[in-house]
Amino acid sequence: MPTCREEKRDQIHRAALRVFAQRGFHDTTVADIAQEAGIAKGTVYLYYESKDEILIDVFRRYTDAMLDAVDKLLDSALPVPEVLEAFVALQIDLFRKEPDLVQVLSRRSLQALSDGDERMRSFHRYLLDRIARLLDRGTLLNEVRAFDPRVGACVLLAMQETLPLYMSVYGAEASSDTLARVTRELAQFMWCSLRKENPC
Amino acid sequence: MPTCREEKRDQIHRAALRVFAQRGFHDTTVADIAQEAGIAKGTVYLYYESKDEILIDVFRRYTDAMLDAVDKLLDSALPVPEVLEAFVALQIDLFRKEPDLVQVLSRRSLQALSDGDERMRSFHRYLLDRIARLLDRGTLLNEVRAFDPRVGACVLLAMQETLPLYMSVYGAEASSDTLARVTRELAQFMWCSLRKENPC
DNA sequence: GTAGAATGACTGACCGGTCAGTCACCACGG
DNA sequence: CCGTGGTGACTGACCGGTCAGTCATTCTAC
Repeated sequence: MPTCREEKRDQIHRAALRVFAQRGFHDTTVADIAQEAGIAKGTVYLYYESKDEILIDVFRRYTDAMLDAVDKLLDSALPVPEVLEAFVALQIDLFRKEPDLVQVLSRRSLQALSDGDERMRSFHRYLLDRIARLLDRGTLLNEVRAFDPRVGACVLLAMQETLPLYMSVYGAEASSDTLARVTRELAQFMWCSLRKENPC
Repeated sequence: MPTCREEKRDQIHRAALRVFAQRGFHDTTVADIAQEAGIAKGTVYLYYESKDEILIDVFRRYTDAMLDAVDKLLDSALPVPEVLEAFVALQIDLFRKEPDLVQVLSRRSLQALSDGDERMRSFHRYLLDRIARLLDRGTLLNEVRAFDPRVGACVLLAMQETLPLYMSVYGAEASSDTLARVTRELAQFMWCSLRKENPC
């Protein structure tokens, strides 16, 4: 069983995700991560430069995967309402499949953004820009009413980033049914405001 | 000039707000706060129990003021579209008047929420609930189309809490003109989706 | 046998919180 | 008007705990 370097990093990465989600980044010690991964503290440093680098790796994997998915989605020629629903579903699905990751992100990603983290900054800038261009395209194709597409982009992204938190405030259980319903409702809410036929 | 206890707490509070906004809570030492306030480190502890208590005080003053304003607004019998615009304007005005406070909140309030801070939790629950009831009232009065009011409440609150961050991503200058325009656009965006006449 | 991986005891920087000491100010008696 | 003693707000050196990161030693696979 030759565990190569990448596999070992992954093992540490997954352990870190679990304890970060439970205790938060700051209240987690490197010893906690090592214990969760079933290795010694020193071993962590054979695969990661520092504790910070582990968190940065969490961000990197997330932003890479999300950018991939978003690009694939927005490059498709689907009509706007379907893109909206699929976009909202991206985060909701992540919430279902990787609750620990979403938990860490909701604690840290907006903080990293306001701390001036350049990766998070450009990630957000890129997403906002791509969504705005989608809405712009919709306007040109006469599917979407004329308005500032950046406002729409903000609303959409804001929902993605805060939804899991608000659901926990409501105490809503994260069942597949609930999540599917919320996804539909949200996409419909957006589309209701955007559609050309709207008499606003 | 007899600086009473409350004035001195206020002096420390304002100094803390400035350095928290600049460096973030965790990267600020009590010595930093003391220096900014022009006093010695020990003096801080004559007026506050702990460093944490200073941050809690920041939260408390904000939530108290915001709940007051929201209650006043929602208890008024204004029509829904006007309430929406005034609601969005609450945070935008705060952003203009107290940029340091908004900076600290955008770094910490969602994190505190997901850390399980009970004050933040009940603050959000109360806001979401009041907004949802407003939308419900609108539905009953036949101003607002029928839909899940909780989804609308989430969208509205999400905007309030993330807007300053996204504006900084856009690199938008926080001029009164820009802020007023964004407020209008957002309220219109919400209302476009909510109004009864919408053919959704 | 040995090379590279893994270990975990150790180090030292850091920082929240403490407390013995200072001193500006005031009251009061001479 | 001055000297003396009392007061308490304020100070900052210091303490103790924590924890990221190091490295001499041990293990293991070949």
